[in-house]
Amino acid sequence: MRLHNSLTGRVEPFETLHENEVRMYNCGPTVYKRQHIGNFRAFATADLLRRSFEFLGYRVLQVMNITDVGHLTEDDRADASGEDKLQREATRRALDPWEIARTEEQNFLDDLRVLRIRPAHHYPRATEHVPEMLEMIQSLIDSGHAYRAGDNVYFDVSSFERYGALSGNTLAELAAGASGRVESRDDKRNPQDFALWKSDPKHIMQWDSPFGRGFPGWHIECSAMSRKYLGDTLDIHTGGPDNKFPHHECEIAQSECVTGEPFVRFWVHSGWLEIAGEKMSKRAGTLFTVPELVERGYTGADLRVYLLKQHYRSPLPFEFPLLDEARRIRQRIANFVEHELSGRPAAPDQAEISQAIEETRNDFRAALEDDLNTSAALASIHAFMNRVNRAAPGHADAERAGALMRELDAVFDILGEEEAGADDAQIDALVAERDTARSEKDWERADALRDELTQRGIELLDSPQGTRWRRR
RNA sequence: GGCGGCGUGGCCAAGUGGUAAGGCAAGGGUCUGCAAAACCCUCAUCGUCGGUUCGAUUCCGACCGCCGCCUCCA
Repeated sequence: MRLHNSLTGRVEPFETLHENEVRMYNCGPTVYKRQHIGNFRAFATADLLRRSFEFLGYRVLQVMNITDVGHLTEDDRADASGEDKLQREATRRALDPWEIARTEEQNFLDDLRVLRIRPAHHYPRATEHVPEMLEMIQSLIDSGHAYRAGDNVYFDVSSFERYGALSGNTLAELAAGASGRVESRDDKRNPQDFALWKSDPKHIMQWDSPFGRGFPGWHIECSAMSRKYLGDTLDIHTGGPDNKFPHHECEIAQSECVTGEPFVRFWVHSGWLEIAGEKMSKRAGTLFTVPELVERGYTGADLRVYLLKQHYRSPLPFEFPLLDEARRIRQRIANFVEHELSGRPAAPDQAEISQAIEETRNDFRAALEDDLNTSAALASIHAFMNRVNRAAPGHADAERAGALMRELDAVFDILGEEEAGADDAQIDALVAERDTARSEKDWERADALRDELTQRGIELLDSPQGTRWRRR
């Protein structure tokens, strides 16, 4: 496997730290609001990594955090009243923040299921790991990397030489570049110092600590939880492009100052999902949630094709025609496996099929090993379908072709039964009626029935083996 | 101002120093009662201008355009 590493900005050979096991941490959702399709691009990328490694024969230990404490919204302001997202939303909705967090966490897991994103092995909640965070904070204070300022605790960025290594920023440049934008604070030694612990009596979610009653800063949860579940050094840490700075930069500083070990070997950041050239965000109000897209008629598999069709690091335009295109692609693949390959007559095996299977498996694998080149992987599937269709395989060859498709589907995961509808039996009856009409060459009646079915969103596929139908 | 990314056919999108995968759409065929599906055929010289090179879309420079991070954000 060759993988792009944000730390070096290059594609590098990937090797696991532990024998054949990939330990991967994914920055997860902040559960104060329903995640939108843009958020899921990062999670789909994490899932792609997981599936690709497993396809290639590795074991993967995957951990994704659930941020249920919210982050400071005004981290750099002079007072400690930085409003918490969860709290703000709770106030707005007049609900208990814990209740919102649990509800949205469940919504998130539901959406993952729709998108067929495999569950991580652990979903640690920030609120359940405050002791681990406090332990790290204390350690940072003890080693001089953090300092107390009243009831707040800040990380001293000047104490970590390599701060900025991931994002390419340097403290000097940050100071210069941020002039006028990042206010200096009385209780911070350096404007770039970030909070490890904040105290605020008005804050709903708070915990006792040696530094005062308060809540953890934005970055510490990932350092604490990744260490707990995966160890001091992770093989891979993923996140959206916006996590790179400051979040991941800060994680590196905290973790490495505590453990003295390299924190992450490969940083993997996905590209943006963009609407009309702009990044999609909750703030802009241009988001679509998974349920909204399902409501518009796209299946989870359709959305998977859309998300995985192009390289994970490229910007991905969000446009409905592209979702439609993804659906067409998914339909073609499903049609191939479920229709083209079924009911084939007996015939001698063809060397062409054997060759196509072997070459496709190799091409597909090679594409994934090349920094997760899903475009090339998908192209190998298209090429395979074309070769097989052209060869008009017999029964045994068709079986083997179908087996390969299912084998490769371990990565894309877009095959599978269409969900049964309540009116399946009724449709079957109409289809049978039309077949009868056709056998009697009553074309008028046959076409009328097809029109009726079309109106109900049913597409018919006649063949010598009989008539099949599917929902569009 | 600092850091970073992008610009490939109607649309989406891989990719490489030696004349550009794939998909969607479109047009023309084959097949079909008609369709659908499938198959066949057609459809680009890679933002602009320079440079390096025998040769650049691929390397370097400049420019134009677009976007992101630097503040919560996948």
